[in-house]
Amino acid sequence: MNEIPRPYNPKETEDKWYKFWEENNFFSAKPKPDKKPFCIVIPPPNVTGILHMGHALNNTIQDILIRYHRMKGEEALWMPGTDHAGIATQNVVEKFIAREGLKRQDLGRDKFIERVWKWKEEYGSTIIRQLKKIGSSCDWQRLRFTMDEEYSGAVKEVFVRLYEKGLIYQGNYIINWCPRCQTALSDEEAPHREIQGSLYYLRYPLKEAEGHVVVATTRPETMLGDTAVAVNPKDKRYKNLVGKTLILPLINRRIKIIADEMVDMKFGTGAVKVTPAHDPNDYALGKKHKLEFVNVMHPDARMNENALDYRDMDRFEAREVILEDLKEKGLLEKIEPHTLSAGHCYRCHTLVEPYLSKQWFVKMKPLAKPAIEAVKKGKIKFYPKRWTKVYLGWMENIQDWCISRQIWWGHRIPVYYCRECRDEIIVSRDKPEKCPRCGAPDIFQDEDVLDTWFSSWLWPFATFYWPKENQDLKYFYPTSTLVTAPEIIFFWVARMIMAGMEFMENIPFKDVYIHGTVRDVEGKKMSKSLGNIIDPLEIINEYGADALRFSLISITSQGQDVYLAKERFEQGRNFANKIWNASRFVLTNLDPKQAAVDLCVYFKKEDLDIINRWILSRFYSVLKEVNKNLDNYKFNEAVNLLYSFFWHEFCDWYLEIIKPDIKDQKNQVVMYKVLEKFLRVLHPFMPFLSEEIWQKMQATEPQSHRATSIMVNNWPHIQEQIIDKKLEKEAEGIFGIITQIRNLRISIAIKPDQLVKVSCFTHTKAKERLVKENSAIIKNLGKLEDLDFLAKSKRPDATISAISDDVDLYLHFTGLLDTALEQEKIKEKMLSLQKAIRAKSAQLANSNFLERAPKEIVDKEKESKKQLEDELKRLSKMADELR
RNA sequence: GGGCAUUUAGCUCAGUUGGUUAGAGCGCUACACUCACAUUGUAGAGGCCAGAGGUUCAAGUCCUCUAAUGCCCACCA
Repeated sequence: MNEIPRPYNPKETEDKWYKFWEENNFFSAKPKPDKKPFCIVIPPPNVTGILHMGHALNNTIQDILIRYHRMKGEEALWMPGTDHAGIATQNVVEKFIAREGLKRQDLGRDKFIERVWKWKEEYGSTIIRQLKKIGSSCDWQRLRFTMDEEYSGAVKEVFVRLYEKGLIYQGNYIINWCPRCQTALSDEEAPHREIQGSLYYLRYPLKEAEGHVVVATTRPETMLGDTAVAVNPKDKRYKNLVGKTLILPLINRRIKIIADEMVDMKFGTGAVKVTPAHDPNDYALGKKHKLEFVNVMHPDARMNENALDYRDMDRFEAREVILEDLKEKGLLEKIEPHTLSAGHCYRCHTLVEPYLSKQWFVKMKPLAKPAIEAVKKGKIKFYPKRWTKVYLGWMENIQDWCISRQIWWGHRIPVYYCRECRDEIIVSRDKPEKCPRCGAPDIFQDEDVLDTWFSSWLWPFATFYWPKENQDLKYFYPTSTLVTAPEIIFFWVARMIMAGMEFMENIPFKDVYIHGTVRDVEGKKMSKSLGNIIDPLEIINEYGADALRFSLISITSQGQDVYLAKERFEQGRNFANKIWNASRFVLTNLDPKQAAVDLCVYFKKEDLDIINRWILSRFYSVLKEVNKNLDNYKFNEAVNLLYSFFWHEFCDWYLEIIKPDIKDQKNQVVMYKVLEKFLRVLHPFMPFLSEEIWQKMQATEPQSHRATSIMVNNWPHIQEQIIDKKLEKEAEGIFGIITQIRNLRISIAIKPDQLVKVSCFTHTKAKERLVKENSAIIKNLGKLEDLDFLAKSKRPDATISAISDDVDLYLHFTGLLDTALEQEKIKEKMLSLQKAIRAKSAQLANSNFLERAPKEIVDKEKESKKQLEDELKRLSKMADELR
């Protein structure tokens, strides 16, 4: 095995094994009645997506779960796919054709859509390739796209069903309008961000009298569309003015002063301009008071013909000019700085305009009800729990969902109109040949497309070709776990639950695991514009995919955000390298004939020495914890356990101890078995490295025993009878002695390779036997020429001392003993012991403690106090003997 | 305005249902490269667990309040 290179080189293994797994179809899952299904649907990345750290974390977690359950013998399906991402993709392709000097309008709708498909064929699988790079074991033969023909069928089906149920309606409402994308957005797509603006105080002159009313606004350009001024009926300042008429400046429209409870007397002047076509509150006022609705903007946020002189100016330009004009007329009273929060397009970050337009909506309250129930009854559980409240809070205040978008790329709304009957709406899965009403053949389809999320909310069942009944859907639905980030709880998670309850009459998944957001070291979100991105592919290139996965997972405690610096990946790389080299050591020293025996059958527990029993016990203890942590989505704890077990127990102690006796058959068998089982447990976390080593180990097995791949092997069973906590403690007692000896050596600067002599005194018979039985180990790792056992507790001449539990240690040395220093060392130790003893004495003197604490705790405390006192006594004796 | 989260070693963070003298990684100090691994080993230093009250025999852990930071939600013209 000398040909195994020294540092682990992930580049030589990763692609090789990924190809091997794919070619062997290890990722594919099919309904198997005798097996338990385990299914995750991937949060479909945008087709335009490029893998970032958030994806890397999200998909590593899913892959760990899938590989774990697959090895546990479940039929594990990870359903992959991509999202057509309407606005995002349209934007990307528009930029793409702009290089040819083209606009989408130049091409026309059909040609443009063709270009998007072409773009998708060419570049749309980038993210898929990248997911493979990190090791994702998705069933790629099932790869879905939200615009697949069958999937589109499901979307239409859902629209029609909801319409027929009366849950979809069309109407004129104020919606969030992105002037750049020129489409309506849902409330979720227009997140509020704080902006530094101003509050402008405008004077509106009274018509019939002298004077004016002052209104405050943050968007003065909308005044052109004002059709009233409102005050609170309780407001004494304006009591006499209600019902009077004002002249709207610049436009000279006559507008009434109305009274409404909605007006906050304390804000601004207590008088508010009412612009029903440009503000949701004003819209409500407009409806209530039957006001005129005057739209003053084009869809691109330039002013329209209703803005008279300001026509065709951009909204912000118009604002400046209007303010100038008002100032000139003496109608601008003052300007105050004012911070406000306003919606921004989640795709292009443009300030969104509240805009009156005709859109399609879904009535959400009826859909929300069963979805709320499902979570309240615990059928769906959030991890961490706190997201339950966030979910319920949103669901209980749910607003209707604006689902129409004025873009080209997406699912065209399955609504048709007859040119003859004009406004008659025909909702149909397929285009009707003629108008069902008047029989005219001239039918045209609604121009709008559906919100992207109107297709993604069907993901857990539409990927199984719903509404077609089929075995896959029956077997894998409801899916097991959804793994996602908090940002899309409302967008996606909540809506999937509603869709599942509505169309499948069942929950879409049982668990929702919400992981944190990946941020940079300063806590900022990683983004291209901030230039603080750590590219996962660069990390893979530099450190390897396993290192990427390990490091990401090890710092992701449940649901907390991840603050990431590039250096973190060194830990993963170093760990991979450690495993690699330890395995190299095991394999180069392995005698396959000796190792290839069944541990349980061949050896009784009593046949093994304490060190072998210790490492086996530790392995199964760790396995037990890892299982528990994985079942509770505590990935970091699982992976950190594996790290410290392998590095600090298996390598630092076990391998070092057996090294001199490595050809002994018992050592051979145990080191081989522990490594092999460890690799299996490691596999979900570090799939490539574990496969690479495991395959090398397989090569040493007799042909008949060989298996094809670690990834389709079994998850190790816990051998409860091997776990022995008392034995673990005993073994660790020996390590403690060795550590103390090493400590003594260093304290007087003895060269690492110089042999020394140690005398010890053991305070119990059991300990004496233990130390005697393992004196070879102590001598070897402590670099001793001799370890002798004192008959009496007495410091030999020319020694320095230390205590390890109930063993007193004396290291012999030549030269002059620095008694003062030695005294000092002992004194310090004694002081800290005295402090601890005082605390214990106080506790044990407390009658409340003795009465109320459980007996085992009291006993433990007594025992511990006794031990401390013993140690103190021994130290004090050691100190005396120095004099 | 409402809600959630965070505050533990120089830095980044673990710490499961309260129970011995609070842990890890990185960084730091000293020593060590023929003998699996310097992407390493051995040993070590480093903590009033944000602050103030409270519950309890016992609090980093539970409760209340305060402060700082971050995030989410809301129709503050």
